[in-house]
Amino acid sequence: MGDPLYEKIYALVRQVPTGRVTTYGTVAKIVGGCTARMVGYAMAATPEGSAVPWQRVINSQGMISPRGVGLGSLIQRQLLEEEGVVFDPAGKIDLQKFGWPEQDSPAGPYQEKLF
DNA sequence: CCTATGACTGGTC
DNA sequence: TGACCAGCCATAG
Repeated sequence: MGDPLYEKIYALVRQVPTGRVTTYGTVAKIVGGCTARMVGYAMAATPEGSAVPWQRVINSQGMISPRGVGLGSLIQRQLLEEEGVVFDPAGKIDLQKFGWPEQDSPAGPYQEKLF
């Protein structure tokens, strides 16, 4: 917790509303001064006990990055589905719809999930 | 200090 | 559509 950069990344991820997802590149761009790789590393370094919804951070392809081995990706997918995120048959997320920050104000059913 | 590696990205083949 | 390469920077050994 000595790096403001990490704190900024975590703070930003925490601001991602339920039912929404963002990409590493987006986070890196908003935070500034860091790259997507750094964000990914920061997420990897995020302990489970933290209040950071790391599962809402995915890659630019709208897919869950395979975490080496293990069921981590499956858990991530389950968490997102529980939040209302819809996965394509290919296991991809429609960033046009669930991407954050949203480019539009669809006022969809996810807004009810806020709070 | 140097090398290897990784939850990424974009472009090329 | 899928595989490969180079750039990116922090962390670990």
